[in-house]
Amino acid sequence: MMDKDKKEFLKGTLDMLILKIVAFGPIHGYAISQRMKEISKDFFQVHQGSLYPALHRLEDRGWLEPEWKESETGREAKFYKLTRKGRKQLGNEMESWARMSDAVKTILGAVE
Amino acid sequence: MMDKDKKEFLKGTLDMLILKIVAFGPIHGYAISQRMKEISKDFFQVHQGSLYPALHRLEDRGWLEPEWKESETGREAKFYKLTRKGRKQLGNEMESWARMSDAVKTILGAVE
DNA sequence: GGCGTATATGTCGGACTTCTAGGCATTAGA
DNA sequence: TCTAATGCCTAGAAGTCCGACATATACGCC
Repeated sequence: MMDKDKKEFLKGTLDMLILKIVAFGPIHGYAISQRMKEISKDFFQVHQGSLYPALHRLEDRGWLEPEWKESETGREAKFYKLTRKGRKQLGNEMESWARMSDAVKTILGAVE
Repeated sequence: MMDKDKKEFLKGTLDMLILKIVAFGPIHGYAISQRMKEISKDFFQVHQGSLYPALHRLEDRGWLEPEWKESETGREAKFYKLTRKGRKQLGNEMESWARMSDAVKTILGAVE
């Protein structure tokens, strides 16, 4: 039945958040989910079933570029970096998010 | 292929926004979409294929209660009003939205 | 009378996103 | 040895939103 209150999250912002985190520098998928959880103080929990499809989606659209490298722990991992197109896309999405959250704020704050 | 840039909208906030608008007082579906467009200064355009299913969904969950009445124009229309459960739900969703948009702001604002 | 536009409700199918639940493999530590 | 953490992945189900379509009434205009 899905508990909408407890798990109320990403709602279409996942791609933007991933792009933003990758914008800090090349990073692999597993680390992205940790970073996101960490920065958001445990609010955003990206599950692997959402994360990896999202990464492939972003790669398909030409916003991320993967490269296999050795991770901090000495194991092989797929590091993603932002492409030029990806940087532009991130800008668009952030702009879009700003306008969208403003609009929501306006409606929620509206009185009678 | 869907142009995500031009059409970037409700992202899971539709239910909350509808509840909030109905919270102002009984109102029918068609008027809800107009109100939303108006208050948000044309940002949110709820399409009929989203609006009516959403209203039925909210009714099914016991958050809205419908009543057929005559509209301002003299025609029959289905006026919705917020139930007690609906008011509580709205509170939860607003709280949830606040925390979610804070978390997004934190990530977007994070530096290196 | 006939026509177009705004009002008003609705359904259907498709595209898309996220989650749950699983699988596979390696490494570090108890 | 066995468990947890790291690291990648997919398949299927559920849910949301949109575009397109269908229906009907009221009103103004020609």
